Amino acid sequence: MVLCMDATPRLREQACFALYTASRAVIGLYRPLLDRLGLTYPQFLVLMALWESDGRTVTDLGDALQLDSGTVSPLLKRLEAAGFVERRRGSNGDERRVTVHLTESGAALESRGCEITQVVGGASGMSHDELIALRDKLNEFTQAIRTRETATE
Amino acid sequence: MVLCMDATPRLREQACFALYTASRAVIGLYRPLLDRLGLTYPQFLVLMALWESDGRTVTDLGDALQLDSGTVSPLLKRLEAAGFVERRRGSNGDERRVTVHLTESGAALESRGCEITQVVGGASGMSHDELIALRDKLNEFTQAIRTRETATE
DNA sequence: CACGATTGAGTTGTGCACAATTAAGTTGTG
DNA sequence: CACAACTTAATTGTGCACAACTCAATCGTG
Repeated sequence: MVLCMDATPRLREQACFALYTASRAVIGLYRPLLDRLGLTYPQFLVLMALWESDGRTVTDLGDALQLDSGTVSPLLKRLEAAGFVERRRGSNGDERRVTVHLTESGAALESRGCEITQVVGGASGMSHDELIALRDKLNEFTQAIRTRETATE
Repeated sequence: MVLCMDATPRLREQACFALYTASRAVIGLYRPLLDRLGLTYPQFLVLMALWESDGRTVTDLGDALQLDSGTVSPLLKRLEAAGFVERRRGSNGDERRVTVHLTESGAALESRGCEITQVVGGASGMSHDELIALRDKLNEFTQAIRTRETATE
């Protein structure tokens, strides 16, 4: 049990609120750029994961994005309807598994997608080194939280 | 136009993805704690804004949380249905404005809510000073992005 | 081999986010 | 005063997130 010594926690003083706001702000910056490709930010993340390594399973993609099948499945359905990926069930002899493969059209977005990440990075007002430091700090933060996830009383 | 010198942008190297993941992770840490109060994280943010200053308008709350009326209105409807706030239209002579007021029940959550922010801060694995530094860095980041929002080509 | 336990993907239901729109109320200007 | 421009909150529609669940396929053990 933690005693609350402070007065009212103020919104602007909360690190978690800053995180929540920053995350939405940067996705908002991606939005108009990704719109031209017909993608949302989570869809873009899936494509990034596939550009890195094509033919991954749904579970593997979920692990990479930290999303469960309830989020990933419909997301993949939309990406498939848009013609950017193709799903194949049982492609490795296990009829439960579905592997996801880039179409020509999905693979072709890679260079434009890469440009977009550069544009957004540039708009952050931070140097490359600062961005790396921030990223590492955030990953450290996420890691710490995940290890304590169920441990909070 | 920014040239893409790099190879495929890797998911784990992206600061924006780290931000997106960290934000969801910390909200996930709040979730079981807020569940006991019958609140979601955005609902908790609204209450924090009201504990800080009660009787704010919908627009004012939206500015504080960086959310538009399309998000805030239904959120307030649920908070009202749960008995934590009350909405009053035209309370200041302007029939367009709706002011939002804490009920006794909503005001009573403040100390338990404060405790929760402390618990979550403690689970971050960071010192108070580190958290403040991270928060300031994130707010700086958000500010930089907001000024460049429409300026990206 | 039988069969309970587990795995993998998908579905359902709720609650954000956000764009676009609506509708009522207010303000500014001629 | 008239009326167009603006403000304010709410609604509609789409797409995440996430919990809870379903169901088929596979695995582990006797």
